[in-house]
Amino acid sequence: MNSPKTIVVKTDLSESEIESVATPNPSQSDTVVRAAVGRRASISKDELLDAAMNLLGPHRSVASLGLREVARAAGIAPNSFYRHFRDVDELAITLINRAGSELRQIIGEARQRASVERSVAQSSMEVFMKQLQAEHGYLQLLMREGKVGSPEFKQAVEQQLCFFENELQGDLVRLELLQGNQIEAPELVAKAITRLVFAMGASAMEQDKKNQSEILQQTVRMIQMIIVGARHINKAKK
Amino acid sequence: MNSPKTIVVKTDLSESEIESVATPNPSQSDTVVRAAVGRRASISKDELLDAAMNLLGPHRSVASLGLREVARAAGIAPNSFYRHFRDVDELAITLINRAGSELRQIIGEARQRASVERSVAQSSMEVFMKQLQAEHGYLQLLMREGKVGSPEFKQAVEQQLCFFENELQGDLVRLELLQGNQIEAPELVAKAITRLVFAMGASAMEQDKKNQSEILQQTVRMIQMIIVGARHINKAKK
DNA sequence: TAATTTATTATACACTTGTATAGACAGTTG
DNA sequence: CAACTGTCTATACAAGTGTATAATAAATTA
Repeated sequence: MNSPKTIVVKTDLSESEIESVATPNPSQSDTVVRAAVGRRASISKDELLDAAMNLLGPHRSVASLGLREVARAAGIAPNSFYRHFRDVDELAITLINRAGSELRQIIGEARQRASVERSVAQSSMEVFMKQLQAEHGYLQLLMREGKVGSPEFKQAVEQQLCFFENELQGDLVRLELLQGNQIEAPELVAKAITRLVFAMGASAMEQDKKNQSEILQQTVRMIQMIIVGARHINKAKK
Repeated sequence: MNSPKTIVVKTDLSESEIESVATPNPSQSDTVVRAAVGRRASISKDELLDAAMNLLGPHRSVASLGLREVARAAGIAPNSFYRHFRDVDELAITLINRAGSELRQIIGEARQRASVERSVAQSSMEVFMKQLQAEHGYLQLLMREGKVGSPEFKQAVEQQLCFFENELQGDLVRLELLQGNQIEAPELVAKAITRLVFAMGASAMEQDKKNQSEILQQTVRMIQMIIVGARHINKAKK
């Protein structure tokens, strides 16, 4: 262990100064002032994803995340980032996919509990709006990133939306059959509802709760219009 | 052109090297007659806005524009930017509003030419899709910026969407009355159509033309569902 | 125990960004 | 003419960015 401790002229001050301060090592005793050098407890991908998630807000897109910034928030050195993701873009896509799958799971469970007599529109929107106000922000993430960022981002979001559409379509035909109805082009109906709900949800995102519930009711009526329309178009065809 | 050419020690190389090359003495335009005393602006706000517009693409949000970047693209010194806008944010909002008003004008003219026998859905979507493929990119801008950026951005976009909704609502009730129909909650119908069209348009943005026309047809059918649904809900009420 | 591997680190570099300061030029006005 | 005024430019600086390199400490293996 021979570290000759060479004298270095630091011309790049901001790094060690700021970043060692910004790394307030948990469980820090008096004797160990600086446990920053050397290997720390290994950090997992999920911690990195969580750190990135916390940086995002309603006004912050994943496209604007910086590598150093995320690393700083996670309490690791900038370069350690590369051990987990090649890019911030790779992290961003992982984030989008995680948000999508978590959401589908949440909504799926909620839908299973939803009974038959409640309309698809009502129950879907209730779950949706509950998620809108949830603190984890998965839904906000998905609604935000669909229209900006690299093609990969958008494609990732688009795929998650398709998953939603498919599940909704399944519920839709099942419930309509149960009521003895039959709707025209259920895949179109599902797509229209999904897109509409996401669009309305996005514009509800930064309203207060009162306006949000108003938007909720508006959206429910819109969905009813779509479904009623699809039923009648189907009838008219026969 | 007889600058004394004082000798300077340049320690900040990148600036003058790169940026002086990118500053080929902008052509003095006499377009602006601003009554203000002193030197006339050698560059107009509009040129700055155009430069910013050119920097934006389908994958580039106004929120990511940098002051220096825009100035560079416009051929002016970074600091000159401040003479025209306080912020890049101010420029961005100006851009959003300009895009909205230009678009409304274009679509308004097209709608006036649209005859009665063509459905609202069809004619609206045709204009919309034509704009989607237009090179100026106003529509893309509006569709992109609704969900990212500062609250001011979103509000600006939201307002432009409201303008669209109002105009559409006007056309809607007029045409339905002409056909002897009456629809339920025309403001809701207009809102639903607007949001749906923008959402579908956004997802069509980066598809090839074949898929775009497919999305166009899908969207038309969705709009028909909404309108038919609104008619029948209205009838059922009576 | 000693060697090797692996995750993490500090440092450095070249670059960009926003902005502060001061000076240069072109019109307007006295 | 000179003085003033508003616009634009060059330069500089502090801060931030992504990434390359080499060092270091813990974990694993021989």
